[in-house]
Amino acid sequence: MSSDNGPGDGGAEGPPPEQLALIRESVRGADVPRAKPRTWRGAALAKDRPVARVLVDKGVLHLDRYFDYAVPEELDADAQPGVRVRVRFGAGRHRVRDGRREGGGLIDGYLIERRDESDYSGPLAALAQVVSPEPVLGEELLGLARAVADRYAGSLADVLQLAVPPRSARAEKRASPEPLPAPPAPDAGTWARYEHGPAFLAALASGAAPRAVWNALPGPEWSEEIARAVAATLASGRGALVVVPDGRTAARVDAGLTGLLGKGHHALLTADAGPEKRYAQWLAVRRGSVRAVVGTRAAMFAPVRDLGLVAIWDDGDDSHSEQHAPQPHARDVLLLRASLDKCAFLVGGWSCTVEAAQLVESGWARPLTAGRDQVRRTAPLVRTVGDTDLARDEAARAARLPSLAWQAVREGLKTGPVLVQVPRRGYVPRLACAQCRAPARCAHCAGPLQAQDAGALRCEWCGREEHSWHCPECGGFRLRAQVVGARRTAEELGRAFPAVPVRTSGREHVLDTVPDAPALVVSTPGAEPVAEGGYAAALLLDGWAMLGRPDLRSGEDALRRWIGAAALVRPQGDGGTVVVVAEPTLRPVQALVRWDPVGFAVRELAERAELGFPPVSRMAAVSGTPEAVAEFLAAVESPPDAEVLGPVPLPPTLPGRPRRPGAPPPGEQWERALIRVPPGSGSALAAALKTAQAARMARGSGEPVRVRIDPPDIG
DNA sequence: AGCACGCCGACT
DNA sequence: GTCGGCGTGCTC
Repeated sequence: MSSDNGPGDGGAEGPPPEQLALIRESVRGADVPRAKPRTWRGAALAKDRPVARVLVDKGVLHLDRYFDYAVPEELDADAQPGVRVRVRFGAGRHRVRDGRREGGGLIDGYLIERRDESDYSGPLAALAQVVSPEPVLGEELLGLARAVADRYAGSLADVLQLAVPPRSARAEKRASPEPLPAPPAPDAGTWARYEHGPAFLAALASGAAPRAVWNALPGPEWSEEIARAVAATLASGRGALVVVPDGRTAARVDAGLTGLLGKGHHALLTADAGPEKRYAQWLAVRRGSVRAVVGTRAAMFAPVRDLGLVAIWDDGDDSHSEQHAPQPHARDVLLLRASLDKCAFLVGGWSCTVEAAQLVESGWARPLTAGRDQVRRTAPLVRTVGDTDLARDEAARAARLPSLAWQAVREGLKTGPVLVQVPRRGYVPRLACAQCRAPARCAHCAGPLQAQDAGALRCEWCGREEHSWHCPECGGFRLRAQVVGARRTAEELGRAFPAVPVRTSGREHVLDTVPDAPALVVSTPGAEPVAEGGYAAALLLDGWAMLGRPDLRSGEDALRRWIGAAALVRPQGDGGTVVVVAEPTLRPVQALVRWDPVGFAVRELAERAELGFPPVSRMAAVSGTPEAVAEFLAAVESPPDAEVLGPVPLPPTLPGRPRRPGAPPPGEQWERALIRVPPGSGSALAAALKTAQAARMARGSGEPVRVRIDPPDIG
């Protein structure tokens, strides 16, 4: 991206077009002279630059290739770079009618560029239609889409489908408002609580491009702090983009911005708005009449003008991972934007992901953290209840809840609402050491172990059987499956306090806020309502369920969810208390007690580096029928340092159940292989996978293979 | 993916 | 000669 005259700009390869035509004719035999391009003769063409380079929007077939079309004179004015066009495409029934060549069906595309001549030797078809003169695909967005496609071994057309919303003629007709003048730079506000907070804001306001990993203090101030960062960027005359996990969170940042700057400076891009409104907002951004954007993951591509800052909140939330091909992650897309546009970058959250820690460790970003005294002032008191406590506690066994937890709830309800976090249904219980609860992992590749029907253990990654498992942490040799059933506990809890209202927040009904009055608020992770004066206490139940998941991220995820709930609780000084039912010796539990998510992420990063896990290594998942996967693996020219794990059978998709990306269609038996490469070989691997996939597609050889880079959910 | 092209054997 | 089988390769 730093090269002066980037690769692949087409100029350097092969002989000029006239020569190509000659070569082709001599091969075919001079006695069959090729007709002159009929469209060039038959219809009047644009006088200036009569060739349009078009990206045909047809999935994955013609990976990242452009096709040239002739520009008829009547489309000359509208056929500008970036507009949507319709063209005939396909080898279908070519006819010549009225001197025009027709064939194939009409399909959509984007006009990439106007040129003097084509390097294609055959006759060019004419553009059929300019759908609208609105230039939706600018140079920067195209560059970003191409970088994302390369990074994820996907096609440009797939990425553009994510990046450019469908057209609405009515939205295009509406005039976008005049842009407001840049606001004045805000004061530091609560950023003053962070060591380099005011300096970070000042750098944004001065037009610089600082990059930071921000560990936010608990409490509600974060949304206003993001708003200040945006305002500082606007003050420098540049635009800003903020990506958050869900609509609720977007609404909070929106409120923060409105409070600081009023309306008109920013747009809210979320799925809740209908397609037409959404496109209108997107256009207002693209046209430059709105300089700042807050939105959910689709907003990661928002065409903000003169981008000065990209920011992402809570990057560990899995809704930052796009569900459609090629499944880019918002954090990675924003990282690409920061490098391509040389703008500032901010990743923030109450917790800290391993990926964010890596940005600091590698020196790419600076930490933006508060001192320990600030943390102590804002965080609640965290207490733990482990197995040994439970065993000693008779009352606990009867009621399934330890007395420390009862006590915290009872005390809390005297002064305000109490939050009870229960795990979501539907997680798969997996195997862990019966003694210390460390997840059972393969001795060879450290993948998760699963019990087979016969009772033997098998690795889900490399397929090896494990016959002599013992726990590397404590030496134990007995396994246990993780347990379920916290919702019942919450119900019992509700019955135990009959005078207090019980409110629930979960997937179906997500509460936004609860009033500052005694109430039991039962919620699944991520759906916790904000309590207006902060919760008096929180109870985090069934830590085992969270820690027992076989995911690489189970520890990180559990900590993130606990901290996400605990950050809504009043500071320790105001009596705020959190009780977590989990073994106090476990690392995520200790990190919660000490309120040290960054230290946890840094240690986790070191461990993953040692085990060869992402994000230190890059992984790709290849899934399909056994034959298809085997064929594909044989065809990929992976970098020499690549290591193939598996393939192993994937669990079948049950009929009627939603199908996750990379999972087999119902009724089919698929396998999955993992390919991992050390740092530095990631782009080579992506390129090799893309080439192999393209070759496979072109051959049209039978069954599909799904390729996924950095899948977020590997064992 | 479609869809034409082309090279081969069996037919009016 | 000419019809039509399907294997191969292209789509501006």
